[in-house]
Amino acid sequence: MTSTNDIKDMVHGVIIRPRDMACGGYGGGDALNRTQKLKICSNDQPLDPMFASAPSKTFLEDEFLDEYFDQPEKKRRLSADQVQFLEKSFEAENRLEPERRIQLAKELGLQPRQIAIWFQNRRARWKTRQLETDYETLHASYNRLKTDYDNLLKESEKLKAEVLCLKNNGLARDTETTNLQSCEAKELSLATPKEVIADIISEDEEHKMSELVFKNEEQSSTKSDLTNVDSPRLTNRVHSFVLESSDSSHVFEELDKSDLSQIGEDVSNGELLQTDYIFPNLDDAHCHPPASYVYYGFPVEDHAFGFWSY
DNA sequence: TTGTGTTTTATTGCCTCC
DNA sequence: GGAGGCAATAAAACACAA
Repeated sequence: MTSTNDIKDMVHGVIIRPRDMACGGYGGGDALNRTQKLKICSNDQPLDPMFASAPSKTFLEDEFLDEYFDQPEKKRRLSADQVQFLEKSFEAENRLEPERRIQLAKELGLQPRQIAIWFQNRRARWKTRQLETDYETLHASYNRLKTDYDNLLKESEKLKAEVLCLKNNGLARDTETTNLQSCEAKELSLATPKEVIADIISEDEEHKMSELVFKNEEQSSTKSDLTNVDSPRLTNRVHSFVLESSDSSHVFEELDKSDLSQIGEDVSNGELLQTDYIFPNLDDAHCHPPASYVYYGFPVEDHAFGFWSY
């Protein structure tokens, strides 16, 4: 490949810096093949016939070299008219056929090579702008999608919160209802506290039931209330617990044995609810008795059965 | 006026196509 | 192998603020 320096060497050994060369005077390699044949001339040749008829010269013509060194040409921009004409032509067709190139060159008083270069650069500019336009379009589209996504996300979170809230409320109601149903079922099936306990125990052995709700009317209520299964007031007054314990004996360490014996006696007499062991109305959501409550219970095989009182 | 950033013109080297 | 396209780049021309 012939380089710029090769050209310099070829031109009487005179160093010609690219910046000094008119019409982009540096070239080599392919450029030699092209530029060597390229007719060097002034770019600023509008539709002025004087310029249009300017003589063509090559780099290798001594006559031209003399003229070049005497009056080095500056790279000049095309005139506004030329650019406008080329722009229109480009809009019509951004590719150049050889015939069209020659035709344009004649009409504008430029070299065909210059026309080709102008189209080439113009295509490059168009490509760059197209990329920028595409980017802007995609970016705008992305922003719209992101906004939609964010809004949907917020709505989703809001709906989740609502669902959770409704779930909690529903769970509380369900628990209450379940407890009521369970309790009512027990009341229906049990004639005495003793039977209730026996029934609970038998169920627990299978299902490790951790909680059982008794209900009772007020402290003054008697087993007439207990047998009154239609009494809704019973539900919220008395709770009892069946507590799981691997070491059920541990549970009894904290019990007042006299009370326990009393409870046992009451239970055995079927008079549990007539005692002072009134069960607290525990909050449905927490099911933990206040600290002042005392647990009473007794073991049944692997389970501890007991209840809280104060 | 001058320094600096942008645009335009042109070259270079590589590639594809015929 | 020549013609032409393209990406990268050089360099001149131009725009503009300080």
